[in-house]
Amino acid sequence: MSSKPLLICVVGPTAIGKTALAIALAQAFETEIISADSRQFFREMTIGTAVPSAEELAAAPHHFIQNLSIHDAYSVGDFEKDALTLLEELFTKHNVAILVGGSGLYVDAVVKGLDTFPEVPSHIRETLNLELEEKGLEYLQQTLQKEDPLYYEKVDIHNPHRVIRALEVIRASGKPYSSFLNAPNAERPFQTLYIGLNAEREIVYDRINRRVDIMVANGLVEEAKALFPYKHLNSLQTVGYRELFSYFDGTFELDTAIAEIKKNTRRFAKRQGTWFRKNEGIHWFDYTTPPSEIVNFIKTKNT
RNA sequence: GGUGCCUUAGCUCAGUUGGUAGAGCAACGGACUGAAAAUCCGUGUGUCCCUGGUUCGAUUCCUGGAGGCACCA
Repeated sequence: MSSKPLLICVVGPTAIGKTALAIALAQAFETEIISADSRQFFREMTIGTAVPSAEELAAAPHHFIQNLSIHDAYSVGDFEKDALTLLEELFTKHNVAILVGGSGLYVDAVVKGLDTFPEVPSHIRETLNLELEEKGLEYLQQTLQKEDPLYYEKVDIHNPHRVIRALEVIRASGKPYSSFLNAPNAERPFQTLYIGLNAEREIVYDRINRRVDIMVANGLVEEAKALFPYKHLNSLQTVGYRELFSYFDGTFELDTAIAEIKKNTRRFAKRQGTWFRKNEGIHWFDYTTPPSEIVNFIKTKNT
């Protein structure tokens, strides 16, 4: 056994069965689960985010599940900090912990770490969004070119989120965004093992389609209806809710909205695949693999 | 049964005065440092319904079929 404790990261596309595997692993290693899912944080959302059921939550201790309100401002940076704090505590009691989630950036934040950026007051981003609306993206691009030519060269210049993020850091700190980048990765007090679950695309898509139908049968429309007044919140820029908001405001028929949810979830799964594919450290398993086999694999890997 | 119109990408359609074709949506590939289930970038994937004929060359023109739609019976 290595001296450092082990963080097992369970990743893969949505609807593949990560929750069930994470619980099996947590039971096998007698430990706890950290969720790295950027939408399961919010307690007002249950059906549409496929939060673990009460039975699943009882089967192993979970963290960062429905611990926030949709009204809270929360970011990857906050998550990195919170998750590391919790891990430190978990590793005083356990040699192993489980990190499970489909949000690649959130997993990477815990495992690899983000650079340290200054706090940005929320009014700065609001101002920048206003400027985007009034003066256009081109104006923001030119501003970035002037204030941080280095980052201007490598940023995806057509992506307003990226441009605004850089500018807000610049305005908050008075320094170029690029001056905060490329700090050496933080040393982690644990080692990491990635377990990926996957299946042929057709199977993933079929599971997604079926799961959306189940969500609707379980009351997704009613859940979304209650959140309609808050549709502008960032936490509600979420597949399964946005499409229903378009039904409530008359843009879509209900059938169309449900079809759109399926389509957008499929696209989401595709993007997850793109993200995880470039991570060469992941050990991939077919979604039908018995958990006991994966447990054995981890034990041989970690001796 | 008669007349007219239609048949081109997965879908809805455009187009070629004859030189094997292009839009939207879908699909597919990719990027990603505090909005990430977000946001952004890239790619045309095709027996031009079939069959003969004319032509150097036919998806395009002509003959004959097939299927669809409309109107008249």
